[in-house]
Amino acid sequence: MSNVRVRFAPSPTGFFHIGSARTALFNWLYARHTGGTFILRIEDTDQARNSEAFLKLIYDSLTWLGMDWDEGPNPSGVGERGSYGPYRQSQRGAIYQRYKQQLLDSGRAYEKDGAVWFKLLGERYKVFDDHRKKEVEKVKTSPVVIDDQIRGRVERQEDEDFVIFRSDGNPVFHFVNVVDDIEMKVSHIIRGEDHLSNTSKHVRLYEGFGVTAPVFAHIPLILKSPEMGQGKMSKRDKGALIEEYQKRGFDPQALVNYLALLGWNPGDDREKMPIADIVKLFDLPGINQSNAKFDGKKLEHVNMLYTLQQNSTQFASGSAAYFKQQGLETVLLDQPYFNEVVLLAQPKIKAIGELPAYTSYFFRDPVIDSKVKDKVMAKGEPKVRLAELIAALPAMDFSSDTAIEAGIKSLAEGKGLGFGDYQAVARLAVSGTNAGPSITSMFRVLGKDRVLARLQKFLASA
RNA sequence: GCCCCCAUCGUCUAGCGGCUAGGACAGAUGAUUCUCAUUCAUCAAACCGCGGUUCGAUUCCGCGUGGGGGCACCA
Repeated sequence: MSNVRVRFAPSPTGFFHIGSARTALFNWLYARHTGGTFILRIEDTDQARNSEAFLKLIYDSLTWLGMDWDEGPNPSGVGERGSYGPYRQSQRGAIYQRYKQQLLDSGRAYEKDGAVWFKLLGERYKVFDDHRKKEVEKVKTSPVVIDDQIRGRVERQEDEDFVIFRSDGNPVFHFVNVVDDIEMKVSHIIRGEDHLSNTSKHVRLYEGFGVTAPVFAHIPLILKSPEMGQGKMSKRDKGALIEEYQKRGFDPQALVNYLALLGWNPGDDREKMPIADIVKLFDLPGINQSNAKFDGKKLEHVNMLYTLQQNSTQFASGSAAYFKQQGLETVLLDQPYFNEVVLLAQPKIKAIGELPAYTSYFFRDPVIDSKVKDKVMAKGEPKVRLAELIAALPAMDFSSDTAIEAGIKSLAEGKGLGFGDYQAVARLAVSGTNAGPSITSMFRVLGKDRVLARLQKFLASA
């Protein structure tokens, strides 16, 4: 195992979204690529906004996406693993106190207005800040130089003392973040670019503790797609929540694959890649510097590729799990029938979540789409064709697709017509719509009795 | 307002001084198919602007513009 230690440090204050997942993923990939350690640390210091439900969501989402962590709370939420715990900040109060005291003792921190401030070294002067509309004390300091693995050399001036413990006694983010990273021996900090400006504070804190700062790598942000508007993607945007893709029956591997490609690429034209290949090729220097806009269409496409690739056993069991999750377990009563149905749909859909709607007429009477009906009934003599089909059906061989096809074809030829003359209206009568699997396999799976009944019912009401 | 980051088709991107600027998604057209979807062809689509550096800039530098982020006793 290498010395690389990276961490993902979410706050359980909201839904788990795409941006967080991507940050987690890059950390996870780097850990797995280097044979290092992936740490999950929960930043739950914000008592007011924390919730156990959101905490569970973090564990579940990471697990669903296949990102396992080496240290941190157990996925069950009970107990934890790793020797640098506790891994929840709410339980690390004593450590923060110790580090605060160290700073106080060394003169690098002081109390003012009931809060504890970190003290910058340098000449002090006062200036009016017209953004905050008040006079502030500034400090002349040498610029902080950050040697970022992705951004290169970044220089930033840190010129104001800042609070590390609020007057309510709670430590602030910058402080706990640095302390934990020191304590947990984090070697590389891979996080969103929105933290780049904060990094100068963090570097000063490392210096204050007399510790060498870890390697920084600030990854580009995920922005809204043009249709969604401007700015970075937030939990409120459509498609931003991991949960949504679970609900839509996406393959987590597809989501991970797509996310990996947002800001990184293997260096060639490959896009659909097994996770093992991504792990092998992933590295910090390969990460892009510019922000990427989220494209739900491309994600769907990638997911379709993964859906297509699943073998029938995988697809059927994945589908069954999905129906169960959606509270539609009644369709599973006849398992062999269910399997036949979903396998018919597999090559037609982009995500398993489309199945319930796409296959509904296999499990109950079809709902006739009136628009489609108007179109179909306007062409040729559909009612006559239907009647002919009903008459011919009882004698037809339903044992295979080819047998059914032959049956309909011979009927058509007998009347001097084509297969297509029966197809549209039969499809409408049986499924209620104009899109779906081939009419022959639809007939075969439904069975002759059901098909006949539906054709008759439709003709009677047409 | 101040500070930081970024800039190739609508989108994700390849390119790391000399290319007909490549691929993918989305879009258009055609073929295939019993419908739909797939698949397969074909098409359309980009180097933000201006100055430098150089024999030569998409590529290096500066400025401008544009986009993004940060400036709290939030995380």
